Amino acid sequence: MNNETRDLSRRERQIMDLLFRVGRATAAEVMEGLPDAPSYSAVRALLRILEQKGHVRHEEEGRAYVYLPAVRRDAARQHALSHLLKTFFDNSAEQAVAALLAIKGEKMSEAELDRMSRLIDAAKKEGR
Amino acid sequence: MNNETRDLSRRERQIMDLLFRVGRATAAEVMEGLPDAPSYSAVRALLRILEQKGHVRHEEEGRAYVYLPAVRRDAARQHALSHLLKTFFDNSAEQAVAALLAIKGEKMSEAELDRMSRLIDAAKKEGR
DNA sequence: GCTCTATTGCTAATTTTCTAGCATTTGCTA
DNA sequence: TAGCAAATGCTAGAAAATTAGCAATAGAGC
Repeated sequence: MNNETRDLSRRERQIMDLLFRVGRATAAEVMEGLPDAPSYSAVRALLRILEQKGHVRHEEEGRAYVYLPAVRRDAARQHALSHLLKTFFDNSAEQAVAALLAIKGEKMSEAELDRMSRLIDAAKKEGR
Repeated sequence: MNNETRDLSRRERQIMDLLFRVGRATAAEVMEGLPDAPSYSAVRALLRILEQKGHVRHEEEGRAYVYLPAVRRDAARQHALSHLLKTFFDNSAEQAVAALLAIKGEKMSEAELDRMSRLIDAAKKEGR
């Protein structure tokens, strides 16, 4: 199984992103969530291809297939985050946090910021 | 100009990632950096397409073209980070920091962690 | 039970992407 | 100067991606 997102085509990537975001979806739900959505049968054909490639699996609920990523979300998120750091942040976590705070900082509660501080403190203790 | 990365094809995305990572590159350098690299002329054709689409621009250095992203890196990084948060972290900065520390925390210096703490403290003050 | 809608599997056509070759030019080195 | 290598612009064809239609079936509602 090849999990490399760099090998995904345009539509494949859109679909994987959507599945990671919502967790699981029927073909109809995938179709509704796609930008410039093609037909229902086009979406199903793409899902079938993604399943053949091993990126997606399906479960049956009633007569409908519900599709979900083949890889667990937490593994995928770590992989995506690593790739982002490498591509845009010279592998620097500090730079990423700075960017994160620039985007979200104003909108975060003090409790949330405290929790983040505590995460960092915990990392300090482990690093010792 | 459409900057949406979700509209990029497989190879286009590989090239944009590479350009964001290294900042600027000749066609030969792009070719060397691509997985399963095609020929030099194939890479140039792709760069030309990316330029026509407005994702890339070139400057002339001597007789060679040096290609760079059309959008500034800090704008691109914020956009990519927002997309990552939405796709994998339910838009939660706290979750993203937790994942970041899980990946990088052990390898970070205490000074680095301190600087991150200070960034968060500064965000607290601004939020008040 | 019947009708309708939503589903599946499959396929082929169309469109887009990807690739490399050619002709020409340019710069460098011997 | 000549030769070579590296560059450009351009093009066409191969490969891959995308799309939608069809036949058949299953489930829901009346």
